[in-house]
Amino acid sequence: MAVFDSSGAYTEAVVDVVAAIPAGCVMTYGDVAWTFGRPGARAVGMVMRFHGSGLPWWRVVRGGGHPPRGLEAEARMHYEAEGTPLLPATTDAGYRINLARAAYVPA
DNA sequence: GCTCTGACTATTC
DNA sequence: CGAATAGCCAGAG
Repeated sequence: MAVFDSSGAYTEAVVDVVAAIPAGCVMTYGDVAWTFGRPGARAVGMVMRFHGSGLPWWRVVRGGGHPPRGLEAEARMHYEAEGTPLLPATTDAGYRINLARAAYVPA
């Protein structure tokens, strides 16, 4: 279901925003969705799942700075490689992103 | 036009 | 902190 092959305007918008996130910065699904005025945090995640092959999906995180489900290890590798500020946590992969420093706010 | 699913979010226990 | 529940949107069948 929900193949997301750039067939919808929503998908294009998500891809455009995510692709614009600079290295070392991150945005929450909600923020990405809000950027083009469409609160669809879940839909954003679906777009990432399909386009993740060609997008910096690790720069898009959940509300509390948690990485995507099942990709915590993969995401963490990218964060450290790009210098994304992380914080210790007792949940998920044992870490979470420091939104206070990595939060990216598009103009 | 209704139904199902999903890399989400917020609230509550 | 952690697990469970409900509400959210978009797109395919």
